[in-house]
Amino acid sequence: MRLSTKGQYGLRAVLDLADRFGQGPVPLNTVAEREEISEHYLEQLMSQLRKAGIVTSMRGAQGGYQLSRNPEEITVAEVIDVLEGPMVPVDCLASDGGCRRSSVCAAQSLWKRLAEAMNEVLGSTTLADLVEENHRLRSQNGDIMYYI
Amino acid sequence: MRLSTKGQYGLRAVLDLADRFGQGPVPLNTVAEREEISEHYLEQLMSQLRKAGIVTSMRGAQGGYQLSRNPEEITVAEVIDVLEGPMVPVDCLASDGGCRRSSVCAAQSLWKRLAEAMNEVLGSTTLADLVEENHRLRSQNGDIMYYI
DNA sequence: TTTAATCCCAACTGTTTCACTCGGGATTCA
DNA sequence: TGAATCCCGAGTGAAACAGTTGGGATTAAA
Repeated sequence: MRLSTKGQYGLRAVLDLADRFGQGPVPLNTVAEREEISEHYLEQLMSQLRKAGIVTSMRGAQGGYQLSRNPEEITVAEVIDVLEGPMVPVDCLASDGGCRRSSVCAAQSLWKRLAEAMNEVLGSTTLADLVEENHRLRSQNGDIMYYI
Repeated sequence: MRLSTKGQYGLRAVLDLADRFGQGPVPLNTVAEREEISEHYLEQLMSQLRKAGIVTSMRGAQGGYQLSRNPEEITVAEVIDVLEGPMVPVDCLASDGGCRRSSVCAAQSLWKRLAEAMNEVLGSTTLADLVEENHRLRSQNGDIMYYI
């Protein structure tokens, strides 16, 4: 039950944009470098995020990507939903049809509770929250980043 | 971010055993039929559960599987852990090493909170809880099961 | 007006995981 | 002895994963 790299990379990328929100578009290659993600692969993820209205893009020189809204207005749940699909542990919760045993399936009620717990965390955390957390962590480390 | 069928089938199977706890071993094929799971595939899952000490097996005629402990003493978290590995959304939480950015990674602290929320649900639910829920659901439906 | 920087798009690819199936062998009860 | 059961390892087709490749379109700056 792991997130794929899509969700992980995608979140890191929008966090990178959130950290620079209001400073104009950020080209993809600088995000890719800072976050150590394959540029072409990240491009595919950003394309999905753009179609979902989370980021906007500008082509040409001096172009790049930026968040389409304030970081306070974008939840992690939104981002993950775009890249990973609905955050539910089993398919029968995602599709409306569900399975035919659902009325008598104790397992399903458990999965439902699990989904609620997950969405509580992801839906209540915004990009701004994480940027703030990031600054807190950085200042604790005296702004020294040991990794390259 | 879905559970594989291993976790889903495995939970259904042990729930089936929990429902018949104390009535002697249940042969694999009856569990497989009731739960509509490929017998040979389920065999592999039961083998893992046996090695993990969740079920015990008896060979030969009149043999089968049964829970090794009371249903009240087995949590869903245990079962899922055996079949799906640690319930954490990203690898860097599962391996002790972690990633080298962890000291300054806001995403990681989010994933940690998510893992805690998930384990809170799964770790506090026992097989007995779900069996009880099952009986409740069945009585609501007047014990009529429309599915085949 | 060219050129470099950038985004946009579709197709291809090697690896891994999934969800099984197949074909046996070992035990135990009747 | 024979049927019922568990035990085990190997094989398999399909899908997803995590990219790579190779172009094209748009825009700002020289």
